[in-house]
Amino acid sequence: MPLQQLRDADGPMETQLSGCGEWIEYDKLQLESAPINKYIKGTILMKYPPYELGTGEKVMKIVLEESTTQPSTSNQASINTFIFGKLVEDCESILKQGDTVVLTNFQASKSPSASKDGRHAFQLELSDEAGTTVFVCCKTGPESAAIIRKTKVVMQDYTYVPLNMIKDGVTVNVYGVVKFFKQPYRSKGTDYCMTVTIVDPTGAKLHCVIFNGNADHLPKIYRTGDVVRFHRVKIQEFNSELQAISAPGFSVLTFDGALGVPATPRASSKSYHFTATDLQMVEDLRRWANANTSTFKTTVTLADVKAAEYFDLTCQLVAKAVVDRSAVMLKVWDGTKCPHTLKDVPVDRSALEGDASEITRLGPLTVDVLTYDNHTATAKSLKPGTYLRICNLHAKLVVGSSETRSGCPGAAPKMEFHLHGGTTYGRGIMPLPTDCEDVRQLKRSLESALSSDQDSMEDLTLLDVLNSSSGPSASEEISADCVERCQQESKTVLTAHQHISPKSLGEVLHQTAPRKHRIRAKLVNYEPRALHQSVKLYCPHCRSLQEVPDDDDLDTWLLDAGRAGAGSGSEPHDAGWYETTVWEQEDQRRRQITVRFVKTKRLRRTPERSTILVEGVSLNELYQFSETFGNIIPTATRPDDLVLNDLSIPFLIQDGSWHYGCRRCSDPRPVSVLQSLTQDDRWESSAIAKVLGIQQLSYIFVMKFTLDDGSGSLDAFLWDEAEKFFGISAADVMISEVLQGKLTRIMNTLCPPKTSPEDYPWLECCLKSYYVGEGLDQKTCYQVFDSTVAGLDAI
DNA sequence: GGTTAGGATTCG
Repeated sequence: MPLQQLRDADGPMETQLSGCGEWIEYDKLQLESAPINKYIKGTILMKYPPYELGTGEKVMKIVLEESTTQPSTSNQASINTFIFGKLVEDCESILKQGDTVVLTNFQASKSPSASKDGRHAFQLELSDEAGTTVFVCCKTGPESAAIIRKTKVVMQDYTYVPLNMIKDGVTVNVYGVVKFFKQPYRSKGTDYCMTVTIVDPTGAKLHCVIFNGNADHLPKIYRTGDVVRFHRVKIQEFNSELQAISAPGFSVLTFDGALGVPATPRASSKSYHFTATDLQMVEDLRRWANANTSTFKTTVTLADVKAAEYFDLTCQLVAKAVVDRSAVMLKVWDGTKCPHTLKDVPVDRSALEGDASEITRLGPLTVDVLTYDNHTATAKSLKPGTYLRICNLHAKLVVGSSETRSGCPGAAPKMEFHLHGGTTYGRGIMPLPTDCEDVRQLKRSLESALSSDQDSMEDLTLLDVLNSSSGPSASEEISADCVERCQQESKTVLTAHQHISPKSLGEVLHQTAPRKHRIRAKLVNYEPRALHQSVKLYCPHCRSLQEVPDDDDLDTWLLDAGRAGAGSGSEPHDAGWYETTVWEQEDQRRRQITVRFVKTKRLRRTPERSTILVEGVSLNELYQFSETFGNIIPTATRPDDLVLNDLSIPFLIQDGSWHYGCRRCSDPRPVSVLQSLTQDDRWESSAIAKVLGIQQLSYIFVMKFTLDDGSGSLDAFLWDEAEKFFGISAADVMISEVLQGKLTRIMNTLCPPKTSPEDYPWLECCLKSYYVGEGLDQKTCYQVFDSTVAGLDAI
């Protein structure tokens, strides 16, 4: 019997099919002239009306799908099947869409339509002559009904209207390619909203407005060119154009628009139907869209961004910092080097949230993006490491910023990246999932940037240079030849090595390191331009460098520390070695301030010789105390102990100087260990640090000088000998306005503002060259040494 | 089942 019905009740299907040969999967099919003595399974995806061949023989086409439970992502998953002759009559009446059938003794032939319909390369032919048997599996349980119903809904109810056939007032299903979209944003009503414009090969365009209370149910569109399938959008007229609005029951599938990547749907709901027909539709739209690339935006990387351009950047977040109420800075990279001179957003490193070593390592490849207004909330919520698409980023070329005006006139304009407020042109920040195609591509770019030799990292950062283990060492004997006249005219002079003959920077650049050179050049630029940023905290133990915390941060940290202590539950009390005073501070944030006066052996307790332990104070109060008391140690109360605060807060303010500890190298001990010092008359900061287990940080200058003598240009660092160079201590400049003024005057002398570079003064100085890094990553760096500013006293 | 929005550059 050519058509048989199998029932669950008759035992397992495999048993009933014994003698039919082995089961064969669609992708294992081979062309054979004889009927294939194996059985094949499938669900009837489509059933077409029978028709007659010219011979009078009846033919009926059905489409089988290998599986009904998984969304089909392979075009091999559905196969055209033709039933010939007498078998057609039986099959027409019994087979229904959604039925599962088993076929034996069928023939496989090449499918002439495979390239068009995307189905299996073969088609199946069933006939009495071939000895085909068609088994229909009639499951009796609810599962069968569900399969049939589901399949029917998919196949019968979902028709898709071409965009040029859209009519006012109807609810329709449509497919299209995303031409424009705005990321989801909260509407003024109850829902999230998204606007999407789609196009299709008919040339028509449809503006769609999609609402949903759950942002996750909106289309997951990552870029223009994505393919979308909308179910149930209502067409209506607005501004004499038709537009689509999400209607009740709206659902959406989104697909990457690239050719050749898996058509994996990004769904708006947990359950969705996706069939071979859908796959076909997606592939057709992809092909069409990719053949008309002019309609879509091309990808722009940092390497090819043009001035004044608005572009979409796919990147990874390295760090972020809140700049002010309306702006958040995102430090991002995409693995390519931006060729423009970049404007760094001046943000204290302590305000930067992100892995410090990553920030340093990737520094030369990162750009600072300023995000404003409505985007700051998104920006604040992002975690470093997140992959992002920043849409409609403005590459703004700034010619005359205040910085360049006061610095080097005629200096190269700098590029800034702004994400302006608003959502026009689809402006926004979009976190991308790690499994999407764009992120895969981005990761490849990031990896290749990291693995390629560090030549792409053209500019090693200060930390790299200063932390390099191969410190400078020089080894060259040079003949004596003093050019007195040069020295006299120079704004900086040598403190030694006057016998070395000067070299041009061109020569210096061609020599291997390490070496010592005497050079004469102009200071054409220096960094940081904000001079207070040139003072850093340096750990002589681990050689790490960090920014000096700024006042706003310190204030916040202090008050946070105070609040944390207030919750400890223990009441302040006197101890053998200190007396405690507590009072309430009645400002906006009602606080309890605790001051513990340390008793010393000698009772000459003038305030300037006293040590106090303070808790719950604001930065302002700390400043006020520091004007009166010699030693101030900010503390925090723990249930069992009095302890130091987190080391982002100074552990000691002595005679107005703020002393910080290294977080990495310190092992803070309870404050009670200070009792061991109460015998001493004078508490030295080093002694205090030692008993408290603190590795003190030193204040140092770190500056980068760009030197040019016409024959060449190089960057040289000034740091460990900077105090000698300026005749000013870095720690002192922190607390003396007079010295800050002097430093500014010195720099204005060496690199005068509002002056053309031709008129800059000459500087005479010693440079050491040295290598940083290893192997292919090795890079030559330069450092200023044994040099000082001429006529320091007069400046 | 009813609103929202309805693409259209830039203060920084």
